[in-house]
Amino acid sequence: MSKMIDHPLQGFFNRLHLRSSLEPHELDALRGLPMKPKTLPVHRDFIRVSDETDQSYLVVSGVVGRFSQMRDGNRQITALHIAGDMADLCSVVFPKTSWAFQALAETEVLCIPHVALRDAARSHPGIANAFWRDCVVDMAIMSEGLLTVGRRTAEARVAHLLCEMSCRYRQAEMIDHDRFDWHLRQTHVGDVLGLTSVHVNRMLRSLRERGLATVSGTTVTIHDFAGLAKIAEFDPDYLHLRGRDECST
Amino acid sequence: MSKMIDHPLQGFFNRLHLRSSLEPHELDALRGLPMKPKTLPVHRDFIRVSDETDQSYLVVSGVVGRFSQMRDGNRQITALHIAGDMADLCSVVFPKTSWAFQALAETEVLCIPHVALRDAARSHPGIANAFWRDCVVDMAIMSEGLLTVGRRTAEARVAHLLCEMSCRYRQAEMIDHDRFDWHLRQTHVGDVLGLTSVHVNRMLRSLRERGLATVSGTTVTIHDFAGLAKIAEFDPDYLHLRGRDECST
DNA sequence: CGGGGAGTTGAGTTCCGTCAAACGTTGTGG
DNA sequence: CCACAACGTTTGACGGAACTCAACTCCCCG
Repeated sequence: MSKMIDHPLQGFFNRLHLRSSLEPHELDALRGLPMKPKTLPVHRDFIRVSDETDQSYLVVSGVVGRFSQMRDGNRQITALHIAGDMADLCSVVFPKTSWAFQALAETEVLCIPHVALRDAARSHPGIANAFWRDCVVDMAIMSEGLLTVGRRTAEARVAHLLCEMSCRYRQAEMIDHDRFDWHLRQTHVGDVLGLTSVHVNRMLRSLRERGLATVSGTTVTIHDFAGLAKIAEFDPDYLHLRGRDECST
Repeated sequence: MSKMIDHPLQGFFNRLHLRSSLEPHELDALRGLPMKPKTLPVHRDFIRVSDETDQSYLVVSGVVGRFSQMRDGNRQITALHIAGDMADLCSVVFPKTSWAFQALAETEVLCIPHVALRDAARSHPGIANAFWRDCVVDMAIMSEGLLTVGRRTAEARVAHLLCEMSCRYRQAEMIDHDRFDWHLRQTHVGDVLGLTSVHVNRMLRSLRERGLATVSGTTVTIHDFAGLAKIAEFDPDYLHLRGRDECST
């Protein structure tokens, strides 16, 4: 169920390439980027709000979440990054982040200095474009998240998240038939969806009882993608994973 | 209460320049961009979901909203663009939009072809950078919106929106002491904040009765910015309007 | 003067949050 | 190998914030 080992960067390349066309020499430039492997501490911010960062983090395995937080400790997760995603790519242009990051499970990343990324973008317009596009996809996902939290019912929110993650894991080739690894606690799911973990639990039970999906421990099984997509009003277009990477378990 | 007439682009330049440093020749390149004035139809999508666009829209006056929609007609506004903002700048890199746009009031824009923007970005790395940054600020605003909708109470949501818009209008120099033009119906406010217009109304009353702010017809008056900011837990950092553009009416 | 659209207000309902307890499961140490 | 502590999940009872529905007012414009 875990793949993506060929070249640790391969997933990221695939994703960029899927959405932008890069010249061979641009791909080479990307491959030449300096990067340092690192294992992130679980459930501890490795970037805090208002930190000045000088590197971005390419996720190799695991999950990274982007957090905003209220004073009372209530949190909102505004992005989930899985293998092949570049966490905090935006900080290349805005080193002073306005959000925090933490790993939600055992995760390994490659640290890439901003200087290198900036240089690559500066000398290869195609790369600048690809990076920019990557950010825009991030935006599209967040925008859909806003619709979810603002206008979907609790059950539809959970269903939507399962659909989205299933598509993203599929694109990363980390899905096995109808199941994939799931690293999120129910609290995290609540933090993504603007719900409490208690209510997430109830909604998961409801989805299970309707025979749509089962989330147990560390794996998700999608029994009926179409059914999930229906109650979630899920349409994968916003993920920009067009082409053969269909989304229809 | 309406300013920003010197050069219609001036507001946009200011904003870009505030956040990125542009060389004189890059500023010239921006000034040389071809642009066509246009008055947008009110309350009708001028970009629909899945449209292929070939231009972006620099707002000169009025307000433009970015919409997502559910099948039952429930809508979520995921961005508000005021004078000096470039609406749909992201579509430069992703012409097939996954959101709709409409003017929420009488608004005038300048249409700028994507080709021109793309050329400018390609030949001037500084411009590419500035555009990318602009998108990232958009993201930061949306991310804060996600926190708002996911974790703030209804009253705090309304207060937060008032704080944010007050800061943005201040930066655009379209605020007069403590009041600014307000083009949004209560339904729109609800669509931004994930509330119903009825409840928005109640919260506005509450803010009025507490002596914090008054929204009447087409103007907002902020009586007590600090008080609003307090209940909203508003911190303007995410708007990236640092420097002398303080936010403390 | 009259009609339409937005804003305002109240009454009743619902969805989701809160609180609290019980139930697994994992890991640690005796 | 068992005990138990720690943590996450599961479930129930209850309360409250926000939604729904519906009536009414206000204001603008013809």
